[in-house]
Amino acid sequence: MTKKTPKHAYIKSYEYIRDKILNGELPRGTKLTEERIAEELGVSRTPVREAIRKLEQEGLILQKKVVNPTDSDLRNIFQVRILLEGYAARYSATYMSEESLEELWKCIVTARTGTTEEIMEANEKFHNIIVQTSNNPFMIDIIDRMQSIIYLFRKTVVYYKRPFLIDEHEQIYKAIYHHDGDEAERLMKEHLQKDLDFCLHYFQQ
Amino acid sequence: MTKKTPKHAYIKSYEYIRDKILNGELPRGTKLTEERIAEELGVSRTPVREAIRKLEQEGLILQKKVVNPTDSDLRNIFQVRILLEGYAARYSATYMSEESLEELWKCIVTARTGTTEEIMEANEKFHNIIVQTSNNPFMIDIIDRMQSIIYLFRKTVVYYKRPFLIDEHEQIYKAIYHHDGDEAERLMKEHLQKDLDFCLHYFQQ
DNA sequence: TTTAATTTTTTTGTATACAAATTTAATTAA
DNA sequence: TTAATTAAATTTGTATACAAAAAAATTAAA
Repeated sequence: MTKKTPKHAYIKSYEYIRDKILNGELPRGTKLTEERIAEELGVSRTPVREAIRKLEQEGLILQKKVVNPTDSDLRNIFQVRILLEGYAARYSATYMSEESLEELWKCIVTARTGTTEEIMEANEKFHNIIVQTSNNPFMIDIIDRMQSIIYLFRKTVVYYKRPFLIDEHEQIYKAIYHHDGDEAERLMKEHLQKDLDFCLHYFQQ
Repeated sequence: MTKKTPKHAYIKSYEYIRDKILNGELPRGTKLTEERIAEELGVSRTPVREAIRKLEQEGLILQKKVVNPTDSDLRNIFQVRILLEGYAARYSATYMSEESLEELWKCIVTARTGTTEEIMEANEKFHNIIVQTSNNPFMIDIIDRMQSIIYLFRKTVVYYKRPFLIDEHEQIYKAIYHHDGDEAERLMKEHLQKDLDFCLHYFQQ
């Protein structure tokens, strides 16, 4: 019965635009105008403007247009992700709690048996648990900001069923389980590099 | 005839607030109100509001208040900086141009002989050249966003004359000069770690 | 035809108004 | 006194209006 109505118009606008970009309804390169979106949402331009600014900061909108990342952009974004998540994986090997470890394992099980939508979620959660374990809100925030763009790639990886995706997750899990930080970092970096290579292959649509 | 508005009001507002925070005129913890700043600047609330949002994204303002970072915040921010600049240093050892290398050396010379203000600049430039060499706009952007906060610390390091600051720069320079990526990364990480330790010591104001 | 200059339309940036929410101050009850 | 309530004030979020700037369409000149 409780409908999750965002309290503020600018949050509503933000989520509306973001979701339209992420699910492809607003194709890359589309020019956004405050007026039109405001009309669609039945709000004024003021909150829409704020939402667009936020999306610009997140890199999903560039000069009023939906981003259209080049291969080089993808490589650059992943380079950062590899550094940060690699560190988080190493850190996790020492500091991850029992509960998180169990959660991590559940992600692997779900990803093996679930629907595409469940795999998407499990995949996201797997990485999230590790990132959260870094216990560095500043780092978490940076990765959060990348999340929207990362989502665009995760979709590719899951939808086109990249081979060994879950096997790699399992290997990472084991390294963390055995408190082997070096190995966890190495495997995570390798894993993300493969994601990147796979995406680059499929990204010339 | 051109108007007396060379810039946009929201840019003017952004720079005004940022500078006031960075030079200490707005002490940490100060609550900012859109109205007052708008009045001070002789503009309306609309552009001020936009500026504050941007500063919030950059981490200089948190919940309408000037940030007041804790020790733990400093550690977290530096952890990210160490990762990214460490990578950039390693990369620089292979890819830095002759011109940049010369510029880098100039920074060291200036820092040895210059005024405090010149040392500040040379210090900033030294790190900037290395970051730019990473040739990753995405990474550069993240470090840029941290720049305002980093500035707060750089001031501490230079003002209180942290020992061996420039010697460490010289060591890093040499490692890059000799294309020793491993060493460049190691030294850069060590260098930033010392900056952090020093700041933590002086930061109980 | 293309190119340049012009007008028209759209879109943005800013100011302003006002209600809702929040904070602060004042008042009352314990 | 302190705690709880209420009233006043400040501050925020949003809508709206309008001028400046940018983009698109039109016309004139090559």
